[in-house]
Amino acid sequence: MSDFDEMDAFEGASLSARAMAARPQPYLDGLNPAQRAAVEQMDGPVLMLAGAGTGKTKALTTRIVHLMQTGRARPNEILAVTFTNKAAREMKNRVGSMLGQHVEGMPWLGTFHAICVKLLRRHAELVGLKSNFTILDTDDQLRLLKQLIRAEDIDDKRWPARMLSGIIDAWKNKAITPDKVPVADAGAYNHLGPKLYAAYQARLTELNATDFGDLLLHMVTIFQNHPDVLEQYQRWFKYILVDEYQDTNVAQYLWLRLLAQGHKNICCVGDDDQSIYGWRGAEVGNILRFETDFPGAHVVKLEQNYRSTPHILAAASGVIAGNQGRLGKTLWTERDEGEKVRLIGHWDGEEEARWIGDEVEAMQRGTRGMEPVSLDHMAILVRASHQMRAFEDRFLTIGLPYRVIGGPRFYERMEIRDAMAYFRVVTSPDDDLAFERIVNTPKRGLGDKAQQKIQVTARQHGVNLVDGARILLSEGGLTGKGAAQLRLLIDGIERWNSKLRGPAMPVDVENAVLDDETGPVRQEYGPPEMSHMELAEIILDESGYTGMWQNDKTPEAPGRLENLKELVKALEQFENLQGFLEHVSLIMDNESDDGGAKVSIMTLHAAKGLEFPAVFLPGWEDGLFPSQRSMDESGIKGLEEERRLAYVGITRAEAICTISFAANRRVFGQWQSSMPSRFIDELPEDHVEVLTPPGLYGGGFGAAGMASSASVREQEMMGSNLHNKAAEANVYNSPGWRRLQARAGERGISQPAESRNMTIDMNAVSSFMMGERVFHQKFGYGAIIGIEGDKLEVEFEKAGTKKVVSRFLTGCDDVPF
DNA sequence: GATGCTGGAGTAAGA
DNA sequence: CTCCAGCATC
Repeated sequence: MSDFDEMDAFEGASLSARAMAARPQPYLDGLNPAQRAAVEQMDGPVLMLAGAGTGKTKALTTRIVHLMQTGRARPNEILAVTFTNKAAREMKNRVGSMLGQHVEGMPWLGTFHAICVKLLRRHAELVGLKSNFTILDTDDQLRLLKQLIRAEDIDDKRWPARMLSGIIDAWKNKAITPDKVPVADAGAYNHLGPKLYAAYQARLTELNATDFGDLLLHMVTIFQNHPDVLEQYQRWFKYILVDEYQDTNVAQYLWLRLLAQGHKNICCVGDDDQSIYGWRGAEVGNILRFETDFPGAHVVKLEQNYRSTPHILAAASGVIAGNQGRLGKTLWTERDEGEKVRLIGHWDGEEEARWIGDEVEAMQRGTRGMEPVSLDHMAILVRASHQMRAFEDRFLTIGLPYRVIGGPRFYERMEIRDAMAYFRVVTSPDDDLAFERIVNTPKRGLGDKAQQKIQVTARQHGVNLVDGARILLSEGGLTGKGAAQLRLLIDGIERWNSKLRGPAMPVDVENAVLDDETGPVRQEYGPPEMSHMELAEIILDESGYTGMWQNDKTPEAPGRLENLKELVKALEQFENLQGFLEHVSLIMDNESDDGGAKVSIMTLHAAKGLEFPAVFLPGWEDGLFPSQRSMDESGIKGLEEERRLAYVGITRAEAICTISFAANRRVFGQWQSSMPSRFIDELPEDHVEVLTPPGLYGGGFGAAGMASSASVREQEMMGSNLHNKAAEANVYNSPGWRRLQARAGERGISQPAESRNMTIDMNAVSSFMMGERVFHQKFGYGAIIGIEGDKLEVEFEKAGTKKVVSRFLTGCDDVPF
């Protein structure tokens, strides 16, 4: 970047901008040359190809700061999009701390969805919505689809609603509106896909609602059909930045391209090697095509890695080299060599879990002269979530603290969605789906029949369900307990709704409040009588919802009440209920940690963007990883995405990366043996150390000959017969492997596992007595009330009565916790 | 209207 | 094997 360019920019710039530009730029000092280039190349399209661990967030945030400090753009003229709220939050924080002062926030830094909501609220009428539209979650979406499917009289066994929702989502990801469904897709969902899609969209409009896909789709439609609107934003957004560009789908791409055609200052950051979301519509093609899409683009490659050791990088590079059509990067590092990637094979999945558990504990203590590693710094990354169970079981048994990342999100939990449905009904009584959700929760004696009556009445009068219910009651169409309960609910909704606002005030144009963006706003109501938190509590209490869980005796109930409390607490950060509903997903990442150090368990997908000193990658077996389904459905493309997943996994590790596989695994209750993953063959031998599995003497899995036939296999092994070809692949000719095979013969394939800790198990069984006080890692303290072999029935103080395998229990006198 | 049983399905996950 | 959803029963 030359000084001339900056001078040019000054010519037309305001005094204040020039004053800003005169500031020193210490924030540039910490950048390496590539990062610096990516920051200083401000004009025109820029593709920042940022390999794993190369400091892309640093470059991205510095670029934002630089744009502001040089006076190129004010904070509100910069559009910066991310995929996750977490990424958006981090970027916001880093920009803030880099500036070291209060910047008036960046209103256009956020996720695609958050930004689109903001835009769509302003222009909703252009797609037939009102600006207070609601956003349906997946659950609502499915219920709505089911209603439509039922109307078509379709066998929803053969044609599940999930399938239809998947099809519609895919269309929306490609920015296909109902009138533009391609002929090739006409047969989708028993030839009714297109019709139902249209019906679904129509119904959404009636409900004044959108789903997540609509947020983008509607904005693309608006931009395409209303050039004046588009132009306004093209002018406004002087600079555009996009994080994780390789994850964008067609709709997002179109949206960005339309906006970028104004100033053409778009900077996309991404890594084609980390594109792992093809199955939800991401198009790697977007990043591969960047230079064609945006002529004159500058491409900057960030290749210096600050995270991992050379061995780890080499292993990752070796694997990813198997993919075709990459943009191509070579990661390098100044770090010391460190340990080779460790590879170990196990007899079965349980042994794998046991070994990893031991290894985690060893590392925690500090082993082989190495510094102890905190549990917080270790992670187990699996391909499929069901793999987690083996680890949870094992860690529970040995009392190793762990956390599972990426379980059901807080706001997806039943009680949270129920509570929010109450808030939705109160804030917008038109929200029929929310009403359906809560009308009989808690139980009010309003079953299918009663609910149908409400539906019919509402439809006859052309009103929403709340009003429909009111009319039904006044007509006496409902009797008995149900009627009384419904009355209470309806009155409640009306009462709560009235408390949203303060008393009505005479409209007084003189006293109009001025809003910078939208002009004078008439203030029609005084301040509310109570805070929205109080109101929320009142709604939950008076509706009987809190009471429902207080009376619930299942072990989950206390937790749910706890969650509700958290929900109300979270309201504090918002001005009102409506604001909260809009942003609820933004603050609700599930994090309730008791603070102790824990080893993390998560899927490879959830691990993207994270890093850990020590990483375990279990389950590297063909069929599991790479996933058979992925290969069956998407062929070579699927396999390449799996390979990128392997790359993502390895590059999460800073110092120690341990890959493992098991010869046998229980799949849906059946024992199944499988081959080590083909990706193992692709690991460069020089950077791998093969460990000896416990119970096997000798050299283990002879790494010799690894990384040989990978590409040959790739072409011929897409089918499911791959396991027949065991002999050709190196690893399996090793003495260690043959020994494993021999052992398989001895024990009979029907029931592997068992044996090893048998003595311990026997002790455990015999050591428990009726009435004994015991402790369980998950359920807490309790007393034994039944014994059946090694399965014990325990009455837990908090968790109720449960059957538990004896080895998950400890006697309280023996082991202090 | 709640409870219990049967049968079918079973990648990954964001807003 | 395990978790749902949908259905039949009390």
